[in-house]
Amino acid sequence: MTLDEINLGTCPVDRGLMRVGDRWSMLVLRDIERGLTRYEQLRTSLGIAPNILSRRLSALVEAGLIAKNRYSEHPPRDEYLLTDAGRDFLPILMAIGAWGRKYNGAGALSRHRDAATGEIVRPVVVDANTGAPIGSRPLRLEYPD
Amino acid sequence: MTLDEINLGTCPVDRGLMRVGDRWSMLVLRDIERGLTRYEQLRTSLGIAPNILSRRLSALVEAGLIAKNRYSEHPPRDEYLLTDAGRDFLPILMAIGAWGRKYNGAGALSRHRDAATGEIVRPVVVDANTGAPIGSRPLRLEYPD
DNA sequence: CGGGTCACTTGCAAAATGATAGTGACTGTC
DNA sequence: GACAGTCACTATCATTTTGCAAGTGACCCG
Repeated sequence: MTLDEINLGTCPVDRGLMRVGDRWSMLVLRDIERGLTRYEQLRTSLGIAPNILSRRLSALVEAGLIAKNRYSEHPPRDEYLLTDAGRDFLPILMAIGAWGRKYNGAGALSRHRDAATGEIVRPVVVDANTGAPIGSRPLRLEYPD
Repeated sequence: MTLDEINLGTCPVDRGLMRVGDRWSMLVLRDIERGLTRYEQLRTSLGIAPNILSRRLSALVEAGLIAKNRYSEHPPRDEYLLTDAGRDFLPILMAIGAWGRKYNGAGALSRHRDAATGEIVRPVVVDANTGAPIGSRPLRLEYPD
């Protein structure tokens, strides 16, 4: 019985947070995206305690967001790579980043630029059906039967 | 010196998580959006311990995502309302919800429907410049000087 | 053989979380 | 007007999680 089989609520937000709902996990994902895929790279970049990093990494593996990949046998060396689920989470981090920039963005911050257009990326959450930003149209919350 | 004046990194994601980076905070925001604005409503809906809820609520007030509003003097009754910053965070919760539905969505889940079209909302994070989903175009990460 | 790197684990202290009980301001009811 | 009941908490204490520091094992390089 994994942690998911118990207490399955009906709220998809809760379901998501169940898998990544803490700060370190998200920062690990962000760093892996930046190319920091090895334990030592993550540890020094984040300034996280080694035991905590170990636990977060195994939790993320268990949750299916990253996979541990041995790329060298001698010496034994592993890297952590994003799975499809992990890559799918990255846009959310971008959205959180945009929010953080807006509401807690004093000083100079890093940012993403579109490689083709050169423009600074402005992440927004929209409804794929209408293309309208979430929050710009009234919604109705629906519960399952 | 608030918690923000120290350890200001250059990453906007970190800046965002600094303010909301835990499960309860996000679930509180979700519930307030659903109209559960009072202490007792939140406590029973979330099944959270009262001391924890108190602390989360004051942290969210301090972080500027919600505001405490006294709507009755006799008896003294307060409600917690979303600020602009808090409302701006809701689309992120929708995106997390969409992710949670996709990767941890066994069973029946609640969902949002567009009030006008009646269609089920499908939140996606796009670049406002191009309209393209984040992840569909190569990006370049840029650091401040 | 000795030092150095990498990827951790172990042991213990400190902090956060959670369960339970209690408190103060009321309100409404006999 | 005493008494149960609701609301919005606080206080106390156990449990859990986090974090620091030190250590370990596999290996590589001189």
